[in-house]
Amino acid sequence: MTAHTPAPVARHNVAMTTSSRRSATRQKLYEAAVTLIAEQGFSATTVDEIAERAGVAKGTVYYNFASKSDLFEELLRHGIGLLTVALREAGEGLSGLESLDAMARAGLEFIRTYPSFAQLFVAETWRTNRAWHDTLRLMREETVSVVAAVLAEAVAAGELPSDLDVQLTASAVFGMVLVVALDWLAFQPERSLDDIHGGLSRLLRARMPA
Amino acid sequence: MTAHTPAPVARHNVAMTTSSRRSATRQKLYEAAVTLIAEQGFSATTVDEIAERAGVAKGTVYYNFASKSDLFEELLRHGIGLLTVALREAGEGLSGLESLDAMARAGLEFIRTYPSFAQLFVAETWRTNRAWHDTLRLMREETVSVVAAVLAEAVAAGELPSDLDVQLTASAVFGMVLVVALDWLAFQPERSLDDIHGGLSRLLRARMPA
DNA sequence: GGATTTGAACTGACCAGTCAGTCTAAAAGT
DNA sequence: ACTTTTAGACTGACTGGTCAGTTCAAATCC
Repeated sequence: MTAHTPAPVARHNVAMTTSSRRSATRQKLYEAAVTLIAEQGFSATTVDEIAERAGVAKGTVYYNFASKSDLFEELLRHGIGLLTVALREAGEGLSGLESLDAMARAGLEFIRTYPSFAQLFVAETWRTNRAWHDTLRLMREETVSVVAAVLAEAVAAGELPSDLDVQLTASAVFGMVLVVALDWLAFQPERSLDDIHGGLSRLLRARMPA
Repeated sequence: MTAHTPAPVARHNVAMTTSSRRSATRQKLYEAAVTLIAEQGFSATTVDEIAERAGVAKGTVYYNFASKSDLFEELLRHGIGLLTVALREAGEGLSGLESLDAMARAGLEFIRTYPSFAQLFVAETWRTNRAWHDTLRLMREETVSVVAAVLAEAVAAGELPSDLDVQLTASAVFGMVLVVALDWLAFQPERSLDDIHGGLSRLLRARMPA
């Protein structure tokens, strides 16, 4: 079969009009799905609900994605991509602990902007036996490795002890920021980002003894 | 609804947790449910599966628990109870940072012993709109407050700066231990508890600047 | 002999995925 | 111009299957 696109040759491919419509629909579906799944979990969220929230017919979901799981997996990829880019950009140009600090702030900002995504991320990351599990782990490791790289740099610069367990510390920093951010939004949303970042920053800048 | 324990009065107060036969069954159901739900999530786990894994008939599940949700909620209570007790006991008799350190170790031990429970805990804690959500939050706060109490003590003893944000730091410590432990079990299970605890301990003992 | 468990059948709601058909805008035909 | 064709995007009723929860008589345990 294969569409047999009749080669719309024409002037500068106007085809864009159609595909931008499609990507707008996909975006709406991502947004609907991320909040619903964060609230209820993957299995408890029905495709009908997602479609309704997105203001779209059920069939459209299946026109745009192969399956419910596929929608979810692409959503995951999309979100983690945004996070990794944000962290990398935040750390750029700075060095060592300055960079770590900037990344922590970027992490907080990201979670504040996409709280549902963060919820969904914690909920699914350490889960085993799921179809999208490998995807998620790979992307998570990519993210943590951005932190690890900065720590390694700080060690090289003598800002941190040379025998620091970089891997473990990266996990610790990641977990710290994640849980602090989620608790912040869940329990003390009135506090400002600067406030939270200040508190976190002090912990991050602590000197390792010995 | 409300077990209405038929008070098996009998010799030496068996009144506790009804007959031991029944509580053995409940225990088996807890264990079956916790692993299945950790792997698949609550909605994706069927009662038939739980019964089968526990080596029990489906009818037995409903003889012992009012519903699937009820089983889950009691499971949650049971698990968080164990954790809180373990943390409190670990910190007892020690003071300040020593206590914090011991609690971190107890946390690691708990998660190593009940990894499924830990998975399930992270997956559900920041979730909104669930029936058992309030239960879970209350119990989580109880746990974090054990950490906060120790931090406050350390501040009072001058081991930590007096203007430390105790609440935020408690969240941070909690998240650090949680994520480090989960990553440990998921990615480097061959490392020893002492090893992991050593790495974590150094981070916890870091001195706050200023 | 009462408490507990078994096992199997049943129901009714719910839900992922399908499919035949509609709509629209733009390309092709005349 | 203006009609016809094409195809991408979308629709929603429908299907086949799944599962929580019920029921209960018979078996088993203490």
